[in-house]
Amino acid sequence: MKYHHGNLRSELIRCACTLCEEHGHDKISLRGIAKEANVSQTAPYRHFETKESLLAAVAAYGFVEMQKSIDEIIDLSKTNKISKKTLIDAMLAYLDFAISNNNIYEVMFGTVIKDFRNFPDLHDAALEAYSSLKSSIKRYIKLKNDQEYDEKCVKIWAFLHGLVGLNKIEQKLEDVPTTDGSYDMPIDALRAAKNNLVPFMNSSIDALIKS
Amino acid sequence: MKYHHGNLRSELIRCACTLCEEHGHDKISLRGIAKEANVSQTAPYRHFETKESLLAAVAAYGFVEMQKSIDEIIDLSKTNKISKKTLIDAMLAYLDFAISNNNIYEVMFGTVIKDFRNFPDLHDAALEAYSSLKSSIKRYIKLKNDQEYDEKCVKIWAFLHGLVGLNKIEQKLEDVPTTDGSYDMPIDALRAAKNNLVPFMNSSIDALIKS
DNA sequence: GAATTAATGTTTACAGCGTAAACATAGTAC
DNA sequence: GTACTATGTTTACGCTGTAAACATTAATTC
Repeated sequence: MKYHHGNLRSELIRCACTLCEEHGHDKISLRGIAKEANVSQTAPYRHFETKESLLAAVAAYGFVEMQKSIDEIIDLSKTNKISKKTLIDAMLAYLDFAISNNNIYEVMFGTVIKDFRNFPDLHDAALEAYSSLKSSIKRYIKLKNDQEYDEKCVKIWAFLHGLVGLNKIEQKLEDVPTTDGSYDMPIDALRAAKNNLVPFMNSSIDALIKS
Repeated sequence: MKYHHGNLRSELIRCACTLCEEHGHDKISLRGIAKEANVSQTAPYRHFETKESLLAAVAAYGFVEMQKSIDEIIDLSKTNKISKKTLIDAMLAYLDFAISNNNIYEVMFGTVIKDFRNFPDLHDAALEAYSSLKSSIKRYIKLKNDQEYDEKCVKIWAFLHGLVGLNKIEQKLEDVPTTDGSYDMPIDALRAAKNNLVPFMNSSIDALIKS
């Protein structure tokens, strides 16, 4: 075992991502991450000022990966128009990333990192992810000006982000009979939406873009 | 000072809400709450099994208050139709609650409470809040069946919840020149939406209900 | 190439945390 | 009044983030 690890910084990020996705950001410790990377419990401090800044790296990784999964669908090499199906697929890719990387998504959008301004890499990654979302709208429909693209983009982003949040709520309420013995309607409604996600998204996204 | 407090349970919830809203749920400790209530650091354990269960009471309080602020607008004493303006006002009340009680909202919808099933009061409060949201749609527009109301309600709830999330993101990204020296578009777009919230909501909500 | 310095590791230490266990006091039921 | 229960306090434990002092290796300077 070498004294110097050689690539500890990226190894720590990797371990942090793994442990975070497995146990949730609030259940992981710097010490646990250090142990996973086979270094002493204070070794991370040579690469990250605080736990928050390590988690900021996790969040930045998340934004990059999320953007990738959108870009794959809209095919960055081209700039031509995309079909409605492709647009919806890109939005579904967003949801898919958010749900299969639930705990990392939480770090990206939750309260863990208080100010992105302290972490320029994260700041940039977040903006570029937004920019991918916007590109996909730009290539789907012709609008008056950039401001209008931003408005639609914010609407759609909010909708997507909200769906992710409700999906989490659904899991917390799941399958409990209410006090009167019947089952809960919001759960059924959320489940119905998930089971028919494509038409659900189709109508919503289109409505928001044209609103 | 009496040995027995008399009403410690509700006092703890009150202190927890205050401290939570002031500092954020991840910055408050059971010990701090106990100190705020002028009791020993383990006194809360006579009323709450864990810190999580005290925070569950905070969340339940949040859902009740949120519902109240919606109900005030749609006037529970009546069951007649409401105007579009009233509907939008109810949605704005949701946003207003979420933003002025940001940290409590975080407890309600974040990862702090892992399973609502363990806290029946919270579970019920959450469902009743949803039910208020749904009532407001029911009284605004006539739809085919209950399932359809649920579908629209989920769409609108997601949209509102998403806006709250983006509002938080905006605060984290605020006013940073990007690497090329220009300012960030999503921020401007989010700010524009906030500055013209009524028309922004008007178009979005209507589009979602009719989608 | 030897000496110095910077980078990156380890060990030790500390205060704050959630909470378990043992004990103290006050209110309630008989 | 005596026993019991509810509700408080004190003490203690292991875990946490992180500061400080020290060790080892890599890079830089002469």
